[in-house]
Amino acid sequence: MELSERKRRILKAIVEQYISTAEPVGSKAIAADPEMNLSSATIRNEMADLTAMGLLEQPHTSAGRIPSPQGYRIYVNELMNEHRLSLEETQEINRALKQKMSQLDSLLADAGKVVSELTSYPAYALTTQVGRRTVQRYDLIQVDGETVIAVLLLEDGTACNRVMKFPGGIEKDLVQRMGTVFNAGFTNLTAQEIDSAMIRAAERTLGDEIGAAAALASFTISTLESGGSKKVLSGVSNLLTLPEYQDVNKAHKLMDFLAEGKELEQLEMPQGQEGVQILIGPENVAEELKDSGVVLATYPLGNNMQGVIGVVGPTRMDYAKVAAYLSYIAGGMQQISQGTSPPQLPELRRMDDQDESR
Amino acid sequence: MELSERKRRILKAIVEQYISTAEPVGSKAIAADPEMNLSSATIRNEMADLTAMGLLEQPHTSAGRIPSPQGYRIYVNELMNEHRLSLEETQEINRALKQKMSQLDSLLADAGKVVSELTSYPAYALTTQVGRRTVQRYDLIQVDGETVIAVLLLEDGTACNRVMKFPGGIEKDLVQRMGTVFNAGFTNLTAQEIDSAMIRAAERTLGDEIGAAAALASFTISTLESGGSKKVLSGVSNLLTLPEYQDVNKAHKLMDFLAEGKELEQLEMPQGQEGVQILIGPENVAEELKDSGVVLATYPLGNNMQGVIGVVGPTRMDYAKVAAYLSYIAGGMQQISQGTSPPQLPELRRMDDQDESR
DNA sequence: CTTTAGCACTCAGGAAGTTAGAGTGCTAAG
DNA sequence: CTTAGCACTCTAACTTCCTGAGTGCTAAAG
Repeated sequence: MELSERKRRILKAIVEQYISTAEPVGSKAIAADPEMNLSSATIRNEMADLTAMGLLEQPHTSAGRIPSPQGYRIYVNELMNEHRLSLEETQEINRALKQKMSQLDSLLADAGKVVSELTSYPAYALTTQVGRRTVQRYDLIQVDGETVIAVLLLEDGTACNRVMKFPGGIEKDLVQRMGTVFNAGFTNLTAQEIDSAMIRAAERTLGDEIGAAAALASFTISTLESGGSKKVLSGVSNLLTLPEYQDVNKAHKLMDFLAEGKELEQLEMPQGQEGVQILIGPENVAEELKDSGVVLATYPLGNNMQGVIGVVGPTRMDYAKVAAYLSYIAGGMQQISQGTSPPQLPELRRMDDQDESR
Repeated sequence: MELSERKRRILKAIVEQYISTAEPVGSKAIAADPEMNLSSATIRNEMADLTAMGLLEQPHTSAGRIPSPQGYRIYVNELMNEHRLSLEETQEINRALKQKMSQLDSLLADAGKVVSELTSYPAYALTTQVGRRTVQRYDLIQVDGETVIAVLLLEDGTACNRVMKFPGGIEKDLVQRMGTVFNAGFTNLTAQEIDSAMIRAAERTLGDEIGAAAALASFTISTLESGGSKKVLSGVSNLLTLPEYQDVNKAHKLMDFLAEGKELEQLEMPQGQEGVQILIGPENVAEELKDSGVVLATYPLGNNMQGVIGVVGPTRMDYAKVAAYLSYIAGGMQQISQGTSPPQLPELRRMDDQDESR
């Protein structure tokens, strides 16, 4: 069946009403809208059609309708008007971000917090690495007879360090030669490419009896493997205010899943694409999210890295608004991460607010 | 009124039963215990006394009794037998810890996770700094014409680094002299002791026109200020399994409070003391914790730092067990943080388990 | 003087029954 | 094609009732 213009208008109205009330919506409520010059009976007929088409669902016979995941999908793809951030909104975001963002380290955590505060949904932020992760250069600083600080400059421009102690003492000469050997042999390699044969070879070359080379190699591998990727989750407790999670069990399951952090890895999957992604209900891979909605934005972050920032909420979520927030903040993050330290958050695509879809 | 031996035994039995069932306990249940050679009527009389003394409470007339906070306090101080970790328990902890603990960085997070998993209560872990935090030594690594990595070795033996970019280029000579100046003038100072006059003086001495000294100084200050102190919270969602938090609102409030992290700062307060602290209900400073129980353990951590690891749960909490876990793990943390890298967790004070207070 | 059995009383919480109202689908008229 | 009207359905909320756990008191027994 074709989706007539009228059906589309009705579907849109239903979705929006349901988004704001979380209650099944009936024909009367829609007919009450002055925009909709139709009687409830007509609407009822249309609603019956929409239900037959699988875009609406009926919890039970004598209840109103709620949108099915497909219904949401159509809404998101075709019906939803983009939520334009109002001046107040951009200002609020800017204020919140500026206040918090001091350094790139805590950027993620802060962004997540801001998002979850603004949307009142749990938010997560993470970085993933897109390309190879390798050491570009080793520097070994000898602090005293027993202590060496290893500094690894990675390909993406970040540096990692580790203080290594050698209780039996370590010779200056060994440290120096080790630097040479590692810079020659262990740079531009991924963690997988470093194998134990190489390490043993280095040990032999160095005449290393105290495991210094092994320690350095293991530090290298763990650094490369751990991948600068970080995860942050905030605002999970917001779930408890939502009517759909009044059931403690449901809430518990979802929270556990989120805290576990596994989904984060799954959620970064729609890779390559940039911009905002919306995943509705069963569109999610993870079982636990099958009746939740996820909105996420990805953005390029420095070298080889990609940032993801996302929001998890009930299927009934104000996708338009959340998507707008996310894309705005993702844009800001990108700029901050590329620019120099002082965060100058621009007034990105701010517009006058015309329709307030709350 | 004196607390007779019999009253003490009854109080103990009530607390323990309540701990495990979360239901008010009646006289019959206590009388059923073969250890207790008394009829329910006698117990009732004693219970009436204990209630009069403020050690028990009655939710309503026809319900059993639950311990009041004072009742718990007496239990914890005088009646509770120390929970000795069984061989299985220590082994389980050791396994969990060993598996996770790779580096001191993630030590906190992992310890918190382990604790919350073992106890099924939310756990937090944090470090606070006790004494001065200063830089012991600066090393500047020049990577290329524009890039310098600054490595700060702190007094507590940890190192921090930052990659600094100078788009206009920076001279080798300046980098070298800057190292000298900073090592001479900026070591052994706390963040407060570094003031802008010093920085300007350094800039003059160096003839620094590109803000290199300022950048390094600001990195220093932020490093010192941020204080290695970190906070980690895990297992909050465990709350939702507990009968006392079936009420979504209660759970929400507490979770919010915990996520906020403010209490962490308050909870570290019983400073100076080491070992395990137990805070019952109203004994907590924070309003939100007035009907929760908190068990926390502090331990010295490297130089100038103190670690705190704690558990938050309902007032009815198995204090004996939780305290045992915490003190064991705190001991382990201390050892790991002092020892060298490979975590060799000893079988600390392991004993045969005689009484299983679950 | 302490312990215990017995008994009347209280009260929360669950089960069953009832009601109100929101919403539907269908039919027939405009 | 739209709409008014109506009979029907079904949930959610509110009663009411009942059960059982637990108490406090009294009086008898040790």
